[in-house]
Amino acid sequence: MAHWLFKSEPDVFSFDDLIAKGDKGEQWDGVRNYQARNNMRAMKVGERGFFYHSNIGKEVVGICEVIAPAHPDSTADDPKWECVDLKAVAWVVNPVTLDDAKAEPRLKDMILVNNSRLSVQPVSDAEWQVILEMAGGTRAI
DNA sequence: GCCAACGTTGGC
DNA sequence: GCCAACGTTGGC
Repeated sequence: MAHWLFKSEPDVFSFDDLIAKGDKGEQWDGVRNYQARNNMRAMKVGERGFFYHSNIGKEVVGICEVIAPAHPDSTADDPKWECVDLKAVAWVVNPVTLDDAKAEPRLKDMILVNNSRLSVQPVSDAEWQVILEMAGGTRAI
C-alpha cells in the first residue's frame, strides 16, 4: 500500500473540516498541477495519507484515507483535472512540524522537506513510519 | 508582506 | 520547441 501526503491551508480547509464531513468524506478538489493529479490517479481506495497544514502550523496533524478513486474534479471547467475523495481517519497524537521533519536525518529525502510546493505527494513506507513514530502514534477523531 | 522556487503560458 | 514573462505557492 502506498502512502501519501495532502497539503492544505487550514484557514481554507483544515483537518477539522474533513472530520466534519464524516464517513462520506470530501473530494480533494482544486488541484491544478499535473504531478499532483497524477499522484491522485495512482491512488487506490483504502490507501492512507498524512494531512498537512501549510502556512499556519506547518505540521502533519492527522491521517486520511482514500474512499473513491480519481474522478473529474467537479470544481474544474476541464475534466482533465481529477481528484480523489478522502475521509478523516485519525489524529496524530503530537503534530509533526516541518521543522521537526527537517531536523530528522531519516526524512532528508522527503519531498515535503525538500521545499517542494507539490500539494499531493507520495510518502515512502520508511518516511511514513518515521513520522508516525515522531508523532507518538495516533488517536481517534 | 516579501520573495524564492517552480510551473505554466504564449510569442517567436 | 525554446525561453522569457508571468502567476502561484508557501516558507520566512
